Amino acid sequence: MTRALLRVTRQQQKAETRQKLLDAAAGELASGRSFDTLSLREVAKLAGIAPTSFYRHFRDMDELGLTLVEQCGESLRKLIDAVLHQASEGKSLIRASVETLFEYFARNQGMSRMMLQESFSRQPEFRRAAERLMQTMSSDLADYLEEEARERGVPLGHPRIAADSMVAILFTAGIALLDTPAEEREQHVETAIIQLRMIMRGAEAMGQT
Amino acid sequence: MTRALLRVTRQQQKAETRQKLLDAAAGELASGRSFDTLSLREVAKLAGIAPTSFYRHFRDMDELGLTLVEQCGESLRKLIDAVLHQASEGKSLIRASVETLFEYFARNQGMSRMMLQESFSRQPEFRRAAERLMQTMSSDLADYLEEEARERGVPLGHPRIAADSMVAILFTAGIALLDTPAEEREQHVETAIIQLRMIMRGAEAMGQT
DNA sequence: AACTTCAGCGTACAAGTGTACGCACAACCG
DNA sequence: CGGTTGTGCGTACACTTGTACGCTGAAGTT
Repeated sequence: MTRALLRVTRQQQKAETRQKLLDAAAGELASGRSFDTLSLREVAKLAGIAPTSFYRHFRDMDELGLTLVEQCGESLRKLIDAVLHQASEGKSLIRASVETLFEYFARNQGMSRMMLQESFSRQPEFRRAAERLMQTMSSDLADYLEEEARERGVPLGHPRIAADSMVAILFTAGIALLDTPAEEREQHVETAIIQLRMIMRGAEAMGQT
Repeated sequence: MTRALLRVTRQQQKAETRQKLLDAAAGELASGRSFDTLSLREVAKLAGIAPTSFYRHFRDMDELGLTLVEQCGESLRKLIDAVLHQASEGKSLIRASVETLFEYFARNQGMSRMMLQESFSRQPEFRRAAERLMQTMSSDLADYLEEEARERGVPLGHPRIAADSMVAILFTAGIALLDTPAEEREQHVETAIIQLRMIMRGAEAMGQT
């Protein structure tokens, strides 16, 4: 057994090169490559290791991809959780969500691209992971909306469906954002906010009748 | 010069094998493959021609892909146009649009998958084509909504943004639909309809204030 | 009937792919 | 300290990939 307090150099080293592989892949994705044009050898080379060493970390590229998706999903879940349950500090919830999310997308282009584009394609495993994220987000959002609506005394019609729409809009706009020059992004943010508000108003209207 | 009335066997033949190539690719896409895992050789083999004969029809796979996207875009544009400007015959416009569009997606899985998934990824050319389609659809829809709202005397807030949302929802739901067992599709259709109605109500509400 | 055009084929090759296998050598443990 | 463990490497192999080149034979033209 190793003493936890000292440098656990062995696994630490391993974790490091593992991360190098993930970073290498994410880097390529960030610059617009699609995941399935990435080869094992290429990623290994970018990470600075021999092709065959790749197997010490992942069974194949798909496992690496899945890790990327899950890693991104995890971060996003936490992010949304924070936005929803922390005080929105003056800003409207919608504005805070959009700005936070979009900033994350922009900052983690590699993983985001992976998450966003692969969520609409490829083999089941990838999609499942992405779908799970969207559902979690949607569900959390719906819970929040319902509660908040109850507090305000404004009943919502189909809150879960409204949340689904919102998540869909957020993701669609998120993708578009990645291919937008930085100076036009502000515009996209404002548009997305209007879109979400519109859905909100619609849900309220449907709660009335 | 050839007389138009007789069999123009030469170009006709060519057009036929060209279509075989497109069909072969579309077939693979329909069964869930992603476009950039398709190789020229593979498609050629599926089409029943020699790899090198591929070049008689397309410069490379990307050109074939682009053709596929454009072909699909064309059909979709016409489809939407028909739905919008033809009498909706008793059905609500929203219901008619969703049902028509989703039926098309289901019937042309190959091209649709291509269109939908590649619209969120890959190199510029593909995205441009997909984007153009979405914009056209959105713009047409917005025109229609505005006119219809004027007739009803119910002003819409941000009609173009509303239309964007609707198209985004339609596409997102469309993709999800392709990976849904047939018996659950009805449910998706109904959900999508509610989503669109909700946006509509929201736009109306925003037109009031 | 003689000539031109060109879709499709086969061969060939260089480059890139995933991965099996075995070695080296540092980290680790007793 | 000696023995074990396991990350990383190099070599090797069997494929697959895109594509250059030149031929064939039928379709089309004159």
